[in-house]
Amino acid sequence: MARLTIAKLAEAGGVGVETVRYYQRRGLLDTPERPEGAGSVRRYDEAAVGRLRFIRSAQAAGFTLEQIGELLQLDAGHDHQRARALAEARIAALDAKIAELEAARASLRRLAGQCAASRGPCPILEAFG
Amino acid sequence: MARLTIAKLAEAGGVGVETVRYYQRRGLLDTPERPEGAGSVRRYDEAAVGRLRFIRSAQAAGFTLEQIGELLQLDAGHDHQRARALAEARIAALDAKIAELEAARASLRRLAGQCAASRGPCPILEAFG
DNA sequence: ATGGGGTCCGTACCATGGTACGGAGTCAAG
DNA sequence: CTTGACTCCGTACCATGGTACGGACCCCAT
Repeated sequence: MARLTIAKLAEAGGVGVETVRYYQRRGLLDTPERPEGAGSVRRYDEAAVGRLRFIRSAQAAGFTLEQIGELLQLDAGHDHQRARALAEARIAALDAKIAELEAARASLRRLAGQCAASRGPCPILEAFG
Repeated sequence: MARLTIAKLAEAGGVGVETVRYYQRRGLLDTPERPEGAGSVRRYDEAAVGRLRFIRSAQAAGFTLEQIGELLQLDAGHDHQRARALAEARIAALDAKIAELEAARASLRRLAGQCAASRGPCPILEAFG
């Protein structure tokens, strides 16, 4: 069990040290006790790396930090139902967002084509009226 | 040429009054002169509605307000090339974002399926380790 | 044992896109 | 001509997800 410093933990998770501290403040990562004996430096183990990576993955899936906080709570409670509901809700949101971006993309693609062909006023600029 | 008050303009554009003022502060919409004679209220015409809708459309296409500011500048300068370059760049960014969201979606969909089937630890929560 | 880098912690600041508030002035209907 | 709604303007505040800073402390190698 590696006894990582915060800098190593951050590196393993692909984030900055300040980000780790921020996640701690947000309650997403716990802050380990300082080792026994007067004053020392906090150490992190592989489980912390796991939680950090979990946060990054969930973030990539579009969960907000607040929602990720809930997912981390569920992890303790083994609440399948709720986790699944959150996943389904996220999928629906993702579908909506994807559709929106595809519509915007199609629109822009069409306009860019017209722009190349036209020699009057720019259709891109006209279209968004 | 309708002589709209700011509230009517905002309504026509589907935004709040404060948002219109915010766009004015950002330089995206100009602030008309107050009518002649001492003290009055500013009035807006259809062109303002058009610009407001332009902003909303461009925003839906994922442009930031700053980029929209540039697009509005181009509108004056008739700079096709630049407008087209901005559109192409945005399409590329949209493609990247869409791919990312689709990957996240596929991953979540798979996990949600496993979650429904499993009775051990929740795969959704496990997977993001 | 000393110097340079890392840690700790609080607090402040950043970008983005708004939203809210307060007080003074203005407009329009009754 | 009053009253209630709306406008104007500056300034402050909000959420989100960080990033930066400064002083004190700690730890390890030389």
